[in-house]
Formats: sequence, C-alpha cells, structure tokens
Amino acid sequence: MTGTSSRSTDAAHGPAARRSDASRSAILAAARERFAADGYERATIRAIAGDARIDPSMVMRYFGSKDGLFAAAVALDLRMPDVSQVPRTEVGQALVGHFLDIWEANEELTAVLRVAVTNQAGTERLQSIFREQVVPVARLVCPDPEQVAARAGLCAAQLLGLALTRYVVRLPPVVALAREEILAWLGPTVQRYLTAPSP
Amino acid sequence: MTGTSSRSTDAAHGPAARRSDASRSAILAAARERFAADGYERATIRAIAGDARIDPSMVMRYFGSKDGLFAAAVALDLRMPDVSQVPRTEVGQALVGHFLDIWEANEELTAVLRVAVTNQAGTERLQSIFREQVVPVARLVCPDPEQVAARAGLCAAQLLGLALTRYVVRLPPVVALAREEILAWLGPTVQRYLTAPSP
DNA sequence: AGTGTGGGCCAACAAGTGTTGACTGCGGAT
DNA sequence: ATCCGCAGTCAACACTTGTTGGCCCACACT
Repeated sequence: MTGTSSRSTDAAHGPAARRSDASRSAILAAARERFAADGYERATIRAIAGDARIDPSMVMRYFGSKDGLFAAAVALDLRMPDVSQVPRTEVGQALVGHFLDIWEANEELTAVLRVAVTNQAGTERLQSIFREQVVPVARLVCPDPEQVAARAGLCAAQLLGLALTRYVVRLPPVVALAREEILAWLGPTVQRYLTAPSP
Repeated sequence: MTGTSSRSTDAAHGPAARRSDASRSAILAAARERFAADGYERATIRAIAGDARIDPSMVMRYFGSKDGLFAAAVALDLRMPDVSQVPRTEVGQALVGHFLDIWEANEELTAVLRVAVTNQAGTERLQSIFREQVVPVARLVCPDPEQVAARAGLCAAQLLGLALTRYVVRLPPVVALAREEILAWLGPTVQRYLTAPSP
C-alpha cells in the first residue's frame, strides 16, 4: 500500500508491516468463525487453515500453538458506552441494546462463550472480560460500592443467558424475539439489577 | 429369540434384572460426571470407563456408541412442581428455587448444558427439555396462550444464564450469591416474564 | 457332571489431532 | 548479479480418539 519501499523506515509505523499480514488476518478471521461455530476442540487447526487457504504449519509458525491462536483471535473489546451520558432510568435498555449490537456485529463473543464452556483458557478469558469491562461500568451506575460486583454478576447472568439461548442453543421462541421485544423485557430487568434497592 | 430363559427371580420385575446392572450404572454415573465436568469431546470413553473401573469396550457393548451413552446418561426429568398449587404471586420464586434445587442435587443439568454448547445432540436434548417440560408449566401460569412460548423462553434465558455463570463459567460474584439473594433478585424477574402484561 | 450364555479383558485398527522439521522459491537489500 | 530472509509447501511424527473382534472365565441351568 504505502509503497513497499519504506520498509526500513519503520520509524512511526509501530510494529513493522510484515509481508504475511494478509495471511495472518485471514487465519484470524477463519479462526473466529470456526471457534464460534464449533467450540474449541472441534475447531481444528487443519480446518481453520483450510478456510484461510493456507498450510496448517503456517498457523503454528505465526501463533505458536492452538492456545496462542485462540488468544490472538479473540482479543475482545466490548466498547462499553459511556453510561454517564445516559439518563439513569434508561441505562438498562441502553446496555441491553449495546450487547445486542456487538453480539450481532461479529462472532467474537459467540466464540468466547462457546469456548468458555469447555476450555479453561476460554473460561478465564470470559472472567477477565467481565472483571475488566463489565464491572467498571456497573461501578458508575450502582449506588453502593459493596454491591457492584453482585449486581454486575446478575446482569451478566441475564445477558449471557440471552446470548446462550438465542445465539448458541437457539431456543426457537428466543430466536423469534424482535429486538424491541428484547429491549422491553430485559431492559427493566437489567435496570433493576443495577439500580433498584437491595431486596 | 424370546428364550431369555427367565431367571429364577424375575417373575414380574419388568425388564429382567441383568447380572451387569452394577457395571451399567457405574458407567452411567461416571459418564454424567465426566460430561458435566469436561463437555462432550473431552469426556472420552476411555476416561469414563476408567472411572467406572471397567474396560472401554464394555461401554460400547452396553450403549452402542458414545452418542448412545450420552443419551442414556442424561435422560433428564426436571420434576417440575405443580404450579397450580402455588399462589399466583409466588410462582416466580418457586420456580427459581426449584431450579436451584435440581441444579445442585446432581450434575445432570450441568452435563446437558455443557454438552449442548458444542454438540448437536446435546443442543437438541436441551431444546426438547425446554419444549416438553418448561413450556407446559408456563402454559398453566401465563394468561395469553399466544405468548406462552416467548415468556417461557425469557425465563429459560434468565435461568440458564444463572446456571451458566454460576455452575459453568463460575463468575465469582455469581458463585458468591446466597440462595436467598438469588431468590429475591431472580424471583420477581421470572414472575414478571410469566405474568406481567406485555410491555 | 457337562454346557452354554454372556460379562469381562486384551490387543488392535483406522482416522484424526497438534506439532515439527526440512525443503523450495520469491523479493528486496547489498 | 548476488545474497539472505522469510512466506509457503510437503511429509512425517507421536499421540489420542471411537470402535471392533477374539479370547477367557464364571456361573446358572439341565
């Protein structure tokens, strides 16, 4: 792109652009798809490499191991919205809507969820996403600091349950729900878990 | 041939008691444990047979295949309570409590959930449990027959989400919740999903 | 006694897994 | 033109998986 000539002048380009970047991202895309569709064990390196039209040994050279590939494929950023800009009474709906957005934008979250159920590394990945990206947002909304973790956990239970039944197990009635229905049903639930007085 | 040479004591005991029944149930118990702990692919027949202190080939002879073993191991009965005996306003809490009970009574539900995420047969098993055991109960509580499926689906999303975060992924704040806290938080949610007017 | 049904063990198979190493050839730097 | 680094290929390794068939022995029946 930027003239292959400026190879030695990698001054401000961060990590020097490698000739194999196309293959790398092809592998990562295929990996996300396979992990999301099949889970960790059934997403074989051979299948991923086949999807990316590349030799399996290249996957090893680039990412070291299957675990390394998974770690590189799902470096997940939830892009949580700035809830301080949202009216206190609508934060529940806003969060549910945001989660629906990112869940349908790409397959990374589905991949993390599927893998987290059978793979230790996946479990830890999901736990760290919760700890580092979900809990801090709850901290901004939630009155009592001591209850932040529990309230965030309740929200995670509701939202992951929706994702599980809608995108993984695909219970027909849950798949059939329209976006507005989900917002109307789950929004108040999340709102209550975050802001209602402790029962 | 029907020459099953009726054993001396099997007069009217239904399916004649076999000499290998001890081994069979040992295998089934080990299978439930492994499926619950490891999911479908990582729960190997060899490991299950090892736990049951029996040869792997016996598993094949008794259950035909790994799929057959799974089907036999998790013939799940939710033992749903008779909700018509429960006051309309407490049915939510009653259902949440019941699910906590059976989830902690044995590992069958955890096994079904773990397997359902990566295995097609497991997915169908979970779907049929929902269709045949959860939806009918919702039908008794729910006013509008057209909304029964959707409302049951919402309850499943909340309850499976709790199970996922508490027993599978084990998010620390969710694991730390006491039974009464869960009842107090989730009871009203399930209650609303079942009986509140459509939003 | 003998006998045969069937529970149990052993060894092996074919297929598929992650992973490794040696080899080829293109392209940019010298 | 020459060299060197690195993307890419091929083949193989060591291992595990589900699954199969043959064999041995215990026991209940005649």
